[in-house]
Amino acid sequence: MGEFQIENNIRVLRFQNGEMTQDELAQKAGVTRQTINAIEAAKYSPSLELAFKIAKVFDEPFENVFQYTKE
Amino acid sequence: MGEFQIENNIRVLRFQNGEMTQDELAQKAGVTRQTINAIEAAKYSPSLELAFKIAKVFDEPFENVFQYTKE
DNA sequence: ATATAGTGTAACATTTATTTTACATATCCG
DNA sequence: CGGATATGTAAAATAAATGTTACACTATAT
Repeated sequence: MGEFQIENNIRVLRFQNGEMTQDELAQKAGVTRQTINAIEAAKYSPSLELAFKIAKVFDEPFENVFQYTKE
Repeated sequence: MGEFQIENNIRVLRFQNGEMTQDELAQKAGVTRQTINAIEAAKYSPSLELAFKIAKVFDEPFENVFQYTKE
């Protein structure tokens, strides 16, 4: 069925960017820390807009933060 | 306020890919044609998963289909 | 020891995306 | 003309993302 899944590198990117906390990232992206927590934990994936905002916080190309990978 | 906005090139890409209809794209992406119509008309933006699926239908890099642009 | 920061999680409410059904219009072809 | 195809749109329902509030756990610092 769902042979592709969405993955992200948020956790790694947070630490690569001055050990940014979930709350800092949340504030910079304009959401709550629970939302960042849930996305990191892959409980669900962000909206397209939030995904773009997160990539922008890290100043990274979109596909460097989110990937749509097989299995 | 929202100084950035999400844009997409779905309409152009449909025609560049054999004049694919909204319904064809919808079926290949696993959604209804009304969803594709709404996204093309920018009534709302797709979920991250659907955005990835659409880029995959066109075999295009993600940022070639969706952009987060200023103004 | 206790206070603080960072994190995981959960229930409930609200907002947004998507489906379903349905109707309207325009074009193209017989 | 009449039928088929592609598109725009809308209301109501469901699903998914996000907010709010709250509690628990760990580590670290005072």
